[in-house]
Amino acid sequence: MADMQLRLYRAMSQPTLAHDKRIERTFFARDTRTVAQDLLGCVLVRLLPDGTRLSGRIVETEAYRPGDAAMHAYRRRTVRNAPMFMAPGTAYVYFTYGMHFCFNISTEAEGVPAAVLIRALEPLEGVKRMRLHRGRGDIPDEALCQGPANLCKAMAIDRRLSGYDMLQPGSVLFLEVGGQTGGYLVKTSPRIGVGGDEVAKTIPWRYYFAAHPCVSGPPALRR
DNA sequence: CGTTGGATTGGCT
DNA sequence: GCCAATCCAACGC
Repeated sequence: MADMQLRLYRAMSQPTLAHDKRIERTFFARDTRTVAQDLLGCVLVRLLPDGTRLSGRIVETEAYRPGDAAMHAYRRRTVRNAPMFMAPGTAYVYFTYGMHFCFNISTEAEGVPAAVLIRALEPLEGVKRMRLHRGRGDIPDEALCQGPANLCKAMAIDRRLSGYDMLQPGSVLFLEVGGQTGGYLVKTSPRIGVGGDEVAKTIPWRYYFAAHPCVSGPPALRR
């Protein structure tokens, strides 16, 4: 059932892959909430050293901004969170819970700490390789890049890519325009798993395709 | 320098 | 629903 839904959506999505249109830096140099919404439907591409191309359509994001207590750079700039201050379009990858990586893209003007967390993708290219990275053969397509840490594992994204300028020539990690939303409605919710204070826990800066099979989180937050 | 807990996940009660 | 896994950044002394 979910498999068929995913297959149908993938068939609808295919034509946009042919555009092969790279997203420019100015796209990221805007209000982080706008960028987080506009990234839905865009395609994240990862080129592996052996030439393998992995890609997936973004279906879930979260915005992190200055003055936001849930934000890693809320207090000050550190070696770890420095990429969030760098040029828009810089990757910020952090290690958490002793075993997981999460992937963000720096937004707004250089010097402003802000980023969009990419939480889930609909796998498009390199599904077999993603399953290999996940380390199990029984993971269904829609779960391969479901959740920020699973996404990083499937797409081979780790701390070596933190601070990486995604718009540099010959980039191995970049974004392409998505074009359509595939008919999915965009919804918002509070961000998942954040601490900080009540404001941070309440503000609706999570964006996702409602009822898309690849979205993560508890069932109520996928609808 | 020691302690605490996290933008998570998956397995078990 | 609860909790362990497993590292390290952040913060307090």
